[in-house]
Amino acid sequence: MATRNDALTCEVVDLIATVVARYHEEYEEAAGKHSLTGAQAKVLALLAREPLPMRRIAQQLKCEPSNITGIIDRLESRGLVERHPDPDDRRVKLAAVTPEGRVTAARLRQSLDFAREPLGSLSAEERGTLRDLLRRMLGETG
Amino acid sequence: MATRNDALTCEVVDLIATVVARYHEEYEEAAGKHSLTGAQAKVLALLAREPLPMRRIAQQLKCEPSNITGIIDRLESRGLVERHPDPDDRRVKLAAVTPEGRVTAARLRQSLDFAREPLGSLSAEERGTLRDLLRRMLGETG
DNA sequence: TATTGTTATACTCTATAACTATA
DNA sequence: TATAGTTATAGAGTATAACAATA
Repeated sequence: MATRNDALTCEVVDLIATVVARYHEEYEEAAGKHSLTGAQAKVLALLAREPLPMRRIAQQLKCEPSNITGIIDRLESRGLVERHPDPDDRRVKLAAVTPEGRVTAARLRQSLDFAREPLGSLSAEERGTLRDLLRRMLGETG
Repeated sequence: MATRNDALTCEVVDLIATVVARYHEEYEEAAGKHSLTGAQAKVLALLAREPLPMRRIAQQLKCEPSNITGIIDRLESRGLVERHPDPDDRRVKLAAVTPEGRVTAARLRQSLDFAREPLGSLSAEERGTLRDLLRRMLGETG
C-alpha cells in the first residue's frame, strides 16, 4: 500500500499524536490520584476482570515476565492484589485483586471518565462515523 | 456536560485506547531501530525543528528540567546533539542537533511512516471527516 | 528437557531537593 | 532575590541472564 504524505494525511497524523499524548497524560494523572503508577493501574484494571498467571500479565503489557514480579510485589504490599497457587499447575501463580483492590480499580475506572467526556460533543451519528473510521484504520494493520 | 456511558461511546473509547496502545508500541519500536529510547527520540525530533533551551525541552516533555540533563547527556555522548551557550543569557544552554543528529532524526521520521499507513485505507473524503471529528473531540477539552 | 516465576544486574526515566552561576 | 542548569538521591519500569521448582 502506498503511504500517503499529503497535507490532509499529515494533519490527521498530528491529531492522532495529540490524542495519544493527551490520553497518556490523563491516564497517568488518574492513576496518580490513587497513588498508582501507569503500569500498576494497567495491571490492577486487568486483574479486576479476572485473575491471571504472571506470564499472562507480561504478555498483556508486552514486557518481560521478570518485570511483573516487582509490579505485583508493590501492589501486593499495598493490599490491592494477592498471589494464589494454581491448583492445576504448581509452577503457576495466579495474581488476583483483593476486595480493596477491586474497589480501587472501580474508582480508577471512574476517574477515567475523562476519556468519554470529549466524545460528548459529538452526536450519536458522528460517534458512529468515528467508530467506523477508527475500526477500518485499525483493521488494516492489525 | 453529561458524560455518556452508552455502548457506542464505550466502543469508541476502546478503539481510541487501541490506537493509543498501538501508536506507542510502534513509536518505541521505531526509536529502538535507531538505538534510541522513546524520550530520546522525542527530544531529537524536537531539536531537529529548532535549538531549544533545556528548560523549554522539559516543558515540551512535561517533565522536570533535571531529567533533561541526562537525556541530553546521552544524546550528546552519541554525537547527535550539542550544547551551545546562549549569547543573550549566559545561564541558558541551547541544545541543538549536530549534522549526524539531523540525519538520524530524518531517518526516524521515515520509520514513523507506520502512522500514515493505516490511513491509506481511507479515502480523502473519509480522512477529512476523521480530521473534523478528531478536531472537535480535542477542541472540547483543550 | 521445557516452562513458570524469581533473583540479580544494569540502564533509563522520573521527581525532589540542594547546589552553581548567572541575572 | 530569582532563574537556568546541574548534581545527588531515590523509586519505578525495562531487558537480559541465571536460577529453583515443577512439568
